[in-house]
Amino acid sequence: MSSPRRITLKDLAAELGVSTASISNAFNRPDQLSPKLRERILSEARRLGYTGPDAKARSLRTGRSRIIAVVLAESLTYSLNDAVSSELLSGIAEVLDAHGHTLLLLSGRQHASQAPGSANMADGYIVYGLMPSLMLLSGLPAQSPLVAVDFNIDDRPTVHIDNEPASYAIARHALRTPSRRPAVINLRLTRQPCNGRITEEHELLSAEQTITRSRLIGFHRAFEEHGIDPAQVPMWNIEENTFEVSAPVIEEILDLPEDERPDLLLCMSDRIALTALTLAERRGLRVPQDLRLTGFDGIAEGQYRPPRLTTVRQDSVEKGRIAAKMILGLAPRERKLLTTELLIGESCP
Amino acid sequence: MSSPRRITLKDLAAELGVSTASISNAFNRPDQLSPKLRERILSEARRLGYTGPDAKARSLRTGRSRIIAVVLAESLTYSLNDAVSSELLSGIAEVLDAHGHTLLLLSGRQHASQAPGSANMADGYIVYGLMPSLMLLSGLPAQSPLVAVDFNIDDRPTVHIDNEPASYAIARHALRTPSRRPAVINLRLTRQPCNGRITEEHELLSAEQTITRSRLIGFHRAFEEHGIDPAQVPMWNIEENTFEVSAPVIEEILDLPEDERPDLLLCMSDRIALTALTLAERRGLRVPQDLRLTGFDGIAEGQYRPPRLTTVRQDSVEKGRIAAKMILGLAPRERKLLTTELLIGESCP
DNA sequence: CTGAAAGCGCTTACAG
DNA sequence: CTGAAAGCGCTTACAG
Repeated sequence: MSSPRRITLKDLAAELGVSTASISNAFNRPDQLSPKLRERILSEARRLGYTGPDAKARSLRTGRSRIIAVVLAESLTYSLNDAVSSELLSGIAEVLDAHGHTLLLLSGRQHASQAPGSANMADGYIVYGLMPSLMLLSGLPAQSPLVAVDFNIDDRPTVHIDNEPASYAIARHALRTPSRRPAVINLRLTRQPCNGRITEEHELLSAEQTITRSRLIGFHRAFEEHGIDPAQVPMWNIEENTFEVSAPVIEEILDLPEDERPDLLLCMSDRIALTALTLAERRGLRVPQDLRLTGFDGIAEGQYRPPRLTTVRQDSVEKGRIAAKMILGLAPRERKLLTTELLIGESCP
Repeated sequence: MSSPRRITLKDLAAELGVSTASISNAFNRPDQLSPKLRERILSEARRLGYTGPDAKARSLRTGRSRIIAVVLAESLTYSLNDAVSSELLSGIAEVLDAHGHTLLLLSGRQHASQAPGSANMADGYIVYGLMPSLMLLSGLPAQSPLVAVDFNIDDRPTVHIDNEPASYAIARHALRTPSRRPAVINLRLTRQPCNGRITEEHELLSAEQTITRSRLIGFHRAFEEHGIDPAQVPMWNIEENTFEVSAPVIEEILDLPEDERPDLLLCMSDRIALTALTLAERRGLRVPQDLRLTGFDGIAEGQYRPPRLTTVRQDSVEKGRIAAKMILGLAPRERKLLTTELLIGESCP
């Protein structure tokens, strides 16, 4: 209550009449001093309210902070509420936790404009999501380990899933039941923001820049195999993977006259597919009789209630675990590709 | 590529023939040097690959890290995937972001056993959830600001919602339609873990220790008003607010013979109510005709598809925002009470 | 507007 | 097993 300032390791050493090295060793290297001395130090420390070496000083001295930063392309708000990215984060957190590290969340968006922040305190960086600005990356200490998840960045280590084959597989499954008017709902596929129908005007991002493009390529391969010209398949784009942002686009699709309205919607995410499901049901459309739907991700919410989504299940938790292990040097720093699983629900039997 | 080590502020000063103070000022206090010199420093820094002052050194020197830690009672994995706590986190993140701070996630569980970690690096602590061990709290620097959310800790500032009146209100609404066999599904209410029916053997936590108890008190008040003896209302308890953990308990309830099976379930969370909804529908029970359900929280998932949950909506995002503002000194450090809203859905009209 | 110097609190070879 | 001493990279009064 009345302590004028926090007690330091040096104060404690003076108080006990031992060297600062012994205090430090008592907390960090028990084998470097006698158990008796260590016990005395620890109990005196408790008594005097010294809770251990200051992390700020230690990190400066040792050069390591035991903090790993996750740089999120989306806002923190979005990332924390989205099922897929929060699973990624929990996989990361699980591994960091188990190895005495903690997780610092950085938003890619805020980052660029930021005054010098705490970003360069981290021992390593996991960068998640599409197209982080180069500014952002150049702001990070060049020599720190960095792992990219779901996109490529130079020749850095990455963790990916098999987007193209997985999308091919789900589209092939869907097209086994003939579809007269298939359509695709993309996610962040266009260079310029577009929350609506994609036209020839729109420039699409490359497969290097976004996983969505790889997924579209898989869909197209399946279309061609079934004698459908991909260029004739209408496409829409969604700017953010939320109910709120995707709902108006989906309403636009469902508003089409019945002979133009798609009977099969291949969606780039479960969130989009679930939004389509909700809105279709509200209008009295039956899924799958009137409209078949596929998703991507395999989030729990899509599997709780019938009709369960036909989707591609990816293990985002494992993706996070692997990225964290790479950063900590517990897994080889390479380009890792995870496989996915086709999940067949009632939304597209 | 071949730089032997990272360039420091001192190196840069030597290179440019200016003092270290000017370099520091160029990055931190533009008004302390001429624009011309500042420009020269910044451009040389870029050229030599100096990305700005090292955060570890700065935080030691200034005593501030611009990091705020959130200490979560649950595991990080749970907290990141639960709708309510991730909303809280996003409210916190939003405010921190806007004020140049970053978010460090600490798990209360891991924390106690931890070797000296990076925990005491933070400038402040937001502690969320029930009954953190005292060990945990004593490990935090005593003089740092601390805000507790959803429980009380000594006379520290807190952010709460009006649990008792809100629960009273929803129970009163539910009991307007007569119920022959009401029941309550609690969450972490017992001192000893109990995932199943609560009997007289079980000791309940106090309202100081868990918000669940406050909610139960509200339910009981409504029961009494409707001439129902609270002691006659069967109660179950759930240990973790997830589908997996609550499902077996709910199956146990639904397995009861028809003349014992509750016709009204007052649940302590939407997650529990949604699990009950899913499992009831799987058995062909109709909600609300055969079984009425109420939740608590007002998460989005409960409102997407019919029957929407009758529930109490709490603004977890706002709770997070306020806690963050208190920590940053942008809001008075007091005991803040947020109000909630009764949401009437089809699960209990 | 600029520079010289102290010191934030610790850890770690190193010598004894 | 213990202690004296250097120094991690910065910021900030302070003097000029």
